[in-house]
Amino acid sequence: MTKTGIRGVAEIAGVAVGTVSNYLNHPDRVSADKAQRIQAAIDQIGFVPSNAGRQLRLGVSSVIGYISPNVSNPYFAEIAESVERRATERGVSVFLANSHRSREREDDYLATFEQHQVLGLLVSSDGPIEDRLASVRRRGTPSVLVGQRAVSSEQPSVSIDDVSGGRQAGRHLLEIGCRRLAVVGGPMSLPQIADRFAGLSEVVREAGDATLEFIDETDRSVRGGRDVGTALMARPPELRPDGIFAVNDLLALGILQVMVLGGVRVPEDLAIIGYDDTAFAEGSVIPLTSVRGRHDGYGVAVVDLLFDVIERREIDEPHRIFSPDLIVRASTEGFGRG
Amino acid sequence: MTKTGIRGVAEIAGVAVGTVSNYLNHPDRVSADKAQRIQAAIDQIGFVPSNAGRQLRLGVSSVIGYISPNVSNPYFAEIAESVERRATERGVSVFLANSHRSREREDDYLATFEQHQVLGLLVSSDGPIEDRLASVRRRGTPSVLVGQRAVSSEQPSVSIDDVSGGRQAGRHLLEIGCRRLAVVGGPMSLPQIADRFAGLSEVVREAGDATLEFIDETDRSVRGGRDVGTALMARPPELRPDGIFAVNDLLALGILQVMVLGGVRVPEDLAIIGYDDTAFAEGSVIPLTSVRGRHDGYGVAVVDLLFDVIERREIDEPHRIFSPDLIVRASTEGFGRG
DNA sequence: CGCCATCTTTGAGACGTTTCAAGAGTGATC
DNA sequence: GATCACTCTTGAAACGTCTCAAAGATGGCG
Repeated sequence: MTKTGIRGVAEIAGVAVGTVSNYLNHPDRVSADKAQRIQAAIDQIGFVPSNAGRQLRLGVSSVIGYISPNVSNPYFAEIAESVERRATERGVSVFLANSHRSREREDDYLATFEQHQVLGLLVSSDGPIEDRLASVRRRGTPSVLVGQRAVSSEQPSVSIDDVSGGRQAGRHLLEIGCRRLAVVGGPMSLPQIADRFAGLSEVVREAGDATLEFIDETDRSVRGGRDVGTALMARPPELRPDGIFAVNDLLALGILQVMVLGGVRVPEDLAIIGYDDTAFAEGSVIPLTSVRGRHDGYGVAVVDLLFDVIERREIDEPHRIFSPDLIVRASTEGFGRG
Repeated sequence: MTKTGIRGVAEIAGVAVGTVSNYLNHPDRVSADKAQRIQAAIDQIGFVPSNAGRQLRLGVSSVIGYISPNVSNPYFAEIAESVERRATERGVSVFLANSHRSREREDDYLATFEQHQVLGLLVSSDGPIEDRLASVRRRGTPSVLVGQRAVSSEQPSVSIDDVSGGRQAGRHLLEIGCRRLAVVGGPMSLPQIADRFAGLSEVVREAGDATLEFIDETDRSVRGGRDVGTALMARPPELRPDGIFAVNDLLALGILQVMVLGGVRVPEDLAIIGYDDTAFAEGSVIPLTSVRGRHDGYGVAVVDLLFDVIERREIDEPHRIFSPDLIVRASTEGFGRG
C-alpha cells in the first residue's frame, strides 16, 4: 500500500531519510526546495512521526506525568492546572492520571509512566508512597512528591506547612470566641491530616479554656461532610461544637449545607473553616473561611523542582514548604453576634 | 556499565531474548526454572520494559487520550472519572490533557497523542473541532467527540439532548410561576449553549405569557456567575428576572451567591436552575435545581463507543444522545411563597 | 529402541527514528 | 585552475522490543 514512515516520505520526496529527519528537527539545515517537496510528501501520505521510534532512538520523551488521587477534587484539579501551565511554558506536555485512591491503580500508572519513559513524575497521594517512588527513582525516573512532605532527603517534595494551617485556623476560631471546637477529617495516618490536627490542638491546649473534639470522617467529600452534618444535627444543640475546622473545603461545604438547612445560623451560632481554598469556598452562598496553601507560584515551584531533579542540578533544599494563609470570609466573620 | 534492556536480562539470566520476552508476555510458556532466573536478573539491573520498543514493534499502545477543556470544571472532572473507570475495566490506561480552551494547546495535545499512537481519542471541546478530528482520523487515530453532537456521520459522538434540557428547565420555571425568565451563558456559537437556549425559548414562546431575557456571559465559571449576579443586583428589583436558567452549575452558583448575599430570597423571590448537576449543585447551601445529563452509563457509553470504532465494529448509530433529567431542589421549589 | 506429540527455547529480523562521519556541491579567493 | 570555506545531503548503524519458524527436550507408547 502506501509507504509509511520517514522512509516512505524520503522515497516520495526523492531525498534521503536523514534529510527528512533534519526537516523535522532542524528545519534550518534543509534547503527550501527540498523542504517543500518533503512537506508535500508528508501531506500526501498523512505522515505522523512515530513517538515510539523517536523515543527508542533518543531514550527520552518530552512528557511528564502527574498522578493525583482524583481530579474531581477541585484542589487537585487546580494544582493540575497550574502545573500544566508551567510545563507548557517549559515545553513539555503533562499527562494526568487518576489513582482514585486505589493503591493498585497508583501502581499501574506508576508502571505505565515508567515504561513510557516520562521525563519525570509528579505524584500526589493519600497513602505512603515514598518507598515505591524510591524504586522508580532507582530505576531512572525522578519524581516530586506533591502535597506531602517527603521523609527521605532523596525524595524531593513540595508541600504545605499543615501544622501552621491548623494553628491559624485554631487561633482564628478562638479569637472570634468559639470554645467548643471540633476538627473533622481523617484518617490520622495521613501526615497532612495529622499535622492540621496537631496545629489546631496545640493552639487549643495553649488557650486552656476551650475543648477540642475530633470527628473522624475519612470520606473527605461533600457527601462525607453531609454525613457529619447530619450526625451533628442529631445531637442536642448544647452538645454541638460552635467552631468547626474541616480538613478540606468539600467536607466543610457539606457540613455547612446540612447545618444551615437544619436551622443553625452560620456564622452567628457556628463558625466553620475549610482547607485548600478552592473556588467553591469563595463561591459558596455563605462564603467559606479557608486555609489557602497554594498560590500562583505552586505549579511553578513543583515543575521547576522536577526539572532541577531531571537535569541533575544541585538542589539546595529538596523539601519546599509553603506557608499557608487564612482567608477569612463570612462563615466565621460575625460569630457570636445576633 | 550495567547491561540494559531485554537483551541484558537475557544475558545475565543465561537465556535467549525470546525467552525473556515470553516471560514478560506469555509467562505460561516459560518453565519455572528460567522464570525465576529471569526475574532475578530483572530485579538485579532494575529492568523496565521500554514502551517505545514494544510500541515500535507492535504499532499500537494500550492508552487512550482524553482531551478536555479544563478538569477544574467538575463537569469534565466527573466525565473523566467515569471514563477512567470504564477504561480500566477494559484494560487500557487513560491519559488526560487540559486544553484550557486554547486552540493551540488543543492542537498540541492532539499531535502529541497522535504521535504516541494512542488507541483512540476522547475529545471534549468548546469550539469547532470536527475538521481537525477528521484529519486525525484519516491518518489513523479514531476518536469520539464527547459532549457535543458531531455533524458528520463519520465522527462518532456522545452528547446530551440540550434542547430537551432547555425545555425541561423552561417548563419547570413556568410551572412554578416565573414570568420574567432569563438565560445566562454564551457564546451562542456553541451548539450546546444554543440548543439549551432554543429549548427554553421554545417553551416560553408556547406559553405566551412570559418574557425571556438573554444575558451573555462567556466566562462560564463561578466568577462569571458572580459578575452576572452583581450586574443584576444593580438593577431595580422590578427589572430583575424572577427565573434564571444558567447554562452550567458554576454560573448558577455564582449568581446564587451574589444575589442571596444581596438580600434576594431564593427560591421565594427568584428561582434558579443550573446545568450538569455536578456535586456542587447538590452540595450548595441552597441546593441547586439542575439538569442532569450524564449518569453512570456515560463513561461506559463513551469508552465502549470508542472501542467499537477502534475495533472497526459495525456501528449502528454513531451519535449517541442521552436525554437529560431535571433534578428539582431547593433553589426553585417554593418560588412565589412567603 | 524408535517414533510421535507436546512443551520449551532459540535467535535472526523488522518496526521508525536520529545521529554522525563522510561526501557532494557552490562560490570566493589566490 | 587550485584551494578553501561553507552549506546541504547522504545512508548505515543503533535504540529495545516481539514474532515466528525452527530446533531441542521430554516423556509416553508400541
